[in-house]
Amino acid sequence: MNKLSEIVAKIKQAGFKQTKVRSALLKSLLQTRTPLSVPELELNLSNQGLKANKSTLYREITFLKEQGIIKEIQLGEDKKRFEIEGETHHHHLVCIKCEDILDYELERELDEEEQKITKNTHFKVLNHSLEFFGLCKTCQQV
Amino acid sequence: MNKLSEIVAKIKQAGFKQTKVRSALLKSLLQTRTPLSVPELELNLSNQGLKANKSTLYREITFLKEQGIIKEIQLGEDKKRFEIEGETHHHHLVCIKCEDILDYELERELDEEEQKITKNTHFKVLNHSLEFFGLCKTCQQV
DNA sequence: GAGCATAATGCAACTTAGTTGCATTTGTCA
DNA sequence: TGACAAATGCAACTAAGTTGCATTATGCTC
Repeated sequence: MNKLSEIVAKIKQAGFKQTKVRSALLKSLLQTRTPLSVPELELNLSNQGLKANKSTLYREITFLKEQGIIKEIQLGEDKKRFEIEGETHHHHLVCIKCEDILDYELERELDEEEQKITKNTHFKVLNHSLEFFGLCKTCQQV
Repeated sequence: MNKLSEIVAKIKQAGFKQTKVRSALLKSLLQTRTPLSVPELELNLSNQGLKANKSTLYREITFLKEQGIIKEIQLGEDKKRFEIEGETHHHHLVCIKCEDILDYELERELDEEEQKITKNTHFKVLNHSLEFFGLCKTCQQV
């Protein structure tokens, strides 16, 4: 009844297979507190003794995105990060010193602003990315 | 009295030189309507007959960032874009179809939200990135 | 205008993220 | 258990971005 088995069930229902790499990636992404990049995921699996080829990893990530299971985020780095697509919409607080990443739910989401944009410019907003950069509690003290 | 000469003056005042590449980059960035990537800038200069080495371009971009003359933005692509650092803070509306990029100033900026973040989590926000993705006026009609 | 210090440049070799075609292997279901 | 499609590995590739080092250009002073 855990999340992993639910996701795997969904994947099978859609006609796709359960594989070692797929399960291991999902496990990593379910356990982590911060979004992970492909190189990080590769290292994770490798530490568990599962050496997966990087083409496989990138193809798998593409697949999981297509299935709506994971979400891609960009934090101003040279690589992308991925996290499990949750029920609730959240943003990230990125510490520019220790590089830790925290989740944050806005008290007021941006729907109102998006409606204003459409009204003002006729641009139809489908989604947005909003990330905050600064210093986490710990790094402020030094 | 134009912007370019003001910027060049500022650079000279700081003890740096006026060079062909530097001027051409600034000209490109001042004239464009959308933020530009390094490969795009390279092409721009090349079209004007100025073949600059890419190390030079990347170093120059780094320099202009350090001087606070340009600003780096990430639009979920595999490369970064740059724009002249203006007086007013704005965001971008990115069309997912034609890839056009429009500037947009929020009616209400996010300062209030940032204060709430600090109150709620003790994370000190220094800046943020907010971009909207969707369909521009033209691309909605097709 | 010549000389000088240092900023700027070019070059080549490199790193890292990400992609692609193709042959082989593995998972699932009948 | 066999068949078929999905998944994988491999190797070769692209594209953005970086680095050390030798050379060149700029701007200042005399």
